[in-house]
Amino acid sequence: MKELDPLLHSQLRLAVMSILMNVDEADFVYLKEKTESTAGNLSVQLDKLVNAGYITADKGFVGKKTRTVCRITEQGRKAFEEYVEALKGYLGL
Amino acid sequence: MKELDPLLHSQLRLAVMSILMNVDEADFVYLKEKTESTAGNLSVQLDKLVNAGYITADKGFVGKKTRTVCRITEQGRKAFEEYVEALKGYLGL
DNA sequence: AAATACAGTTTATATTATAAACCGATTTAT
DNA sequence: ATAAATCGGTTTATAATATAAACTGTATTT
Repeated sequence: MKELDPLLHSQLRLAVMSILMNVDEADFVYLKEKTESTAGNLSVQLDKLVNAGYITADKGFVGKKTRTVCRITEQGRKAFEEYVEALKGYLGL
Repeated sequence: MKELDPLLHSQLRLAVMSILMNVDEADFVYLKEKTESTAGNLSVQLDKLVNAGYITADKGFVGKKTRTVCRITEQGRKAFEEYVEALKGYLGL
């Protein structure tokens, strides 16, 4: 039984990574809506993913509003794929 | 994105459930070896699964040694299957 | 009979997740 | 013009969780 990357083994962070695996980029507001999370929780979990090097979060502007755009990194993609492989061992897939 | 049953979304509890899905019964010592967990941690997590009605843990004797035998319940089996389905939504399977 | 080991349980601690409270800027209402 | 609400977040406090260390009782070995 392989280790499950604790950074990915969290509902919210996994949801974020799952979205970013399939969507070239996604902003904070979109991730918040899709994951149905609170802003605070999302902010904290995004930070952890950024710190792990799994995603990037770039703050910019659209008109006068701030906008944080997230993208998955190559490292993040790899970690996600390894996590899926590890999980399969548990789920019998 | 479906909720992930928090009782199953824990590495050790998931490992235990995974084993019990495939093995008519398993005792404490076996689960401890297979999951490479400490006795204390395993004891706590088994309790939670018992309390949730996902497994049974029956204490008996083999000769003079105590032996705790665990089995998955119908409810546990169903919860596990639902968890797998929910996860698939995240993993893209 | 003292020490060691076995099969766990209880309790204390470290980590994690989560939401509440906050912040600065902008827009809306009065 | 200014007070009040809104947007897009961040920081911080708290609740929940996981984990291991310390303990218990019985049995075996020395």
